[in-house]
Amino acid sequence: MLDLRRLRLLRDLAHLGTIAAVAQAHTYTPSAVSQQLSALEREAGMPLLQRSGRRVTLTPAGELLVHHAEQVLTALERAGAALAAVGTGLTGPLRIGAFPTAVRTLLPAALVALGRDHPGLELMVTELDPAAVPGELRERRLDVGLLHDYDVAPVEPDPALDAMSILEETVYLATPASFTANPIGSVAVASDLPWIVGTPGTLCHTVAMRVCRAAAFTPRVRHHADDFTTVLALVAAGQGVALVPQLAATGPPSGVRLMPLAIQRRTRIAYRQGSATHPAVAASISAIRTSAKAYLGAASAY
Amino acid sequence: MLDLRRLRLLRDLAHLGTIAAVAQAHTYTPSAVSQQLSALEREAGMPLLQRSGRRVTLTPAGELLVHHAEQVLTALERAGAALAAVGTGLTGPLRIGAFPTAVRTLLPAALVALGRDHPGLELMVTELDPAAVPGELRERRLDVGLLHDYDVAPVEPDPALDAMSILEETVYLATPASFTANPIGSVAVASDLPWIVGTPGTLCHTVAMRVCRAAAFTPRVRHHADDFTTVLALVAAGQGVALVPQLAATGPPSGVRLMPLAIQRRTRIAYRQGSATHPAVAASISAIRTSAKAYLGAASAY
DNA sequence: GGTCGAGCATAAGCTGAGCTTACGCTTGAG
DNA sequence: CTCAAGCGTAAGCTCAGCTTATGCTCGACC
Repeated sequence: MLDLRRLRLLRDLAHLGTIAAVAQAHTYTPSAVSQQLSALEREAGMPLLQRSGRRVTLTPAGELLVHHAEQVLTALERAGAALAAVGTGLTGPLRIGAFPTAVRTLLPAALVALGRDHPGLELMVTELDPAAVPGELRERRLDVGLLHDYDVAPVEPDPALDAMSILEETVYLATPASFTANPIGSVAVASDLPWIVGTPGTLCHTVAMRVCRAAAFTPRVRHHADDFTTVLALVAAGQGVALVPQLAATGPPSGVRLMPLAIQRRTRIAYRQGSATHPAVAASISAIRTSAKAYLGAASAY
Repeated sequence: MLDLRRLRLLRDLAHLGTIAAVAQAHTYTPSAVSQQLSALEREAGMPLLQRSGRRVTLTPAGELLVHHAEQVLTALERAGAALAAVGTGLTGPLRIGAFPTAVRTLLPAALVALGRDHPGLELMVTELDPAAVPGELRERRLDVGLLHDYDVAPVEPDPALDAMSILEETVYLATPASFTANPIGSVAVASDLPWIVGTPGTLCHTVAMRVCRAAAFTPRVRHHADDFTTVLALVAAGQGVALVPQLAATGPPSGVRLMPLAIQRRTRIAYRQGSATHPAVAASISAIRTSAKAYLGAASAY
């Protein structure tokens, strides 16, 4: 019988790429992970890993087993959710992860509602980049987390997670109030201005670069900033222009002008596959969706 | 994370009824099982068992978890089957369980075909009562097993197993050749004769009693015998009458007359849920179905 | 009603699986 | 070329999983 902990390690190796990263995620040593995966190979009766330089990669059999491991872990998550539903499912920790703008705008009302309706829940919020949400959910350090992507830069769904749409936002070009241009709904109007974009490697950075390139220019990047409050302050100070999603653009500082673009940012709430029926997960989804609906108006939240 | 071995123990407790029986099935002591199930309760965070006299029964939460445990174990079985399919799936042990008549009539040709087509398989046949097949499959002591029931005494499917029909047989009333009666196709013609039925508790015994009672008489049981070769020999010796399925009635000894009844026996080949795609399981199903078809003619095997 | 064995739970003891530490090899980034 | 990243193997340590020991309750049977 294939061991669950070993299946999890193999699954995580597929996501994280190295035994050392898996070890870190589990607070184990690399040696422990190496030995457990070797034991899994013996259980399976075939090689699941192959040496590739100083790393390991999965054999086709290993990749197949990862897929099946997800099914097993999903079934197990369902078992846990079902138990919680018949027990005292609305008590104990509920760990929510969200990006900074959402923590500031959506979560306060949701937390108030959850605390009022389910006083037994121990609510914990972690502010983190959406890129980190899948790993934290997978390692069970979060129960739900907010993800987003853009229609111009879609992010592939993670097989270990399910997600539910909570928000679709218009992306704006934020310009200093002193900037006057023909409002044509394209970033091309700012092609010769300095830009404020996200840290390289973040989705916000990728999107800004991709949108400008689609408008046939390379942006002159003056500043990098990830928090939109900061971004808008820099815009107001005349430091440049930036792409700003609607949630962050609500109630902008004076000195900023917003021009809507034909670009959408889509926010989802994600949770481990199989955990949708967990009462606490269901309650947090409901509360956050309600909060998003109220925050932006009914038209934006499906 | 719920532990798989503990989930199996809980699942088996649901089937076997006592901790002692589960311990025996796993070659553990009752104390080990008791302690592991207590640990599972702590993992689950709620009672799964309740004391009931000197036994334990499952709480509603325990029963729910058993259901989910089956799903998890099925997913795991699928993982194993998928691995076998990409590896050398047609080598190693293939353990087949069947009732005596099937071992004598169906299995020889199937074994010959399997041995010829897949010489790497290590074929092992165990003769056992169909009532024992589910437990043996569940505990992984068999890979496939033959089950049967009768249309007048259907057996409920086991949630841990899948099955495939291989045979439908007519049941005959076997009488001594010296017995002359109006062939009306009912056991009522033998209501005042002595009967040879199966051991009490077996399905054959249940069926004989039920069929006679439906014909408004209680059979005068003279002999109990489970093997149909023995039953037919007793009938030939004038010791009484018996119900005999087609498979066993093929080529009866001289001195026996067979009258077809409107009763069917249905034989299936069973395997653990999720293991249908295991190459060895699939090969054995195919070989045994082919053998059954050949043995009784195409009309009897669907 | 009494007896005795079935069935279970708890505590203590033993063993080996799962992890860490130590070490050494290969690779690849700079 | 150097050095750190990454991994695998061996030895050592710890504790989870099992057995043994014990005792309690129940229920079958006389």
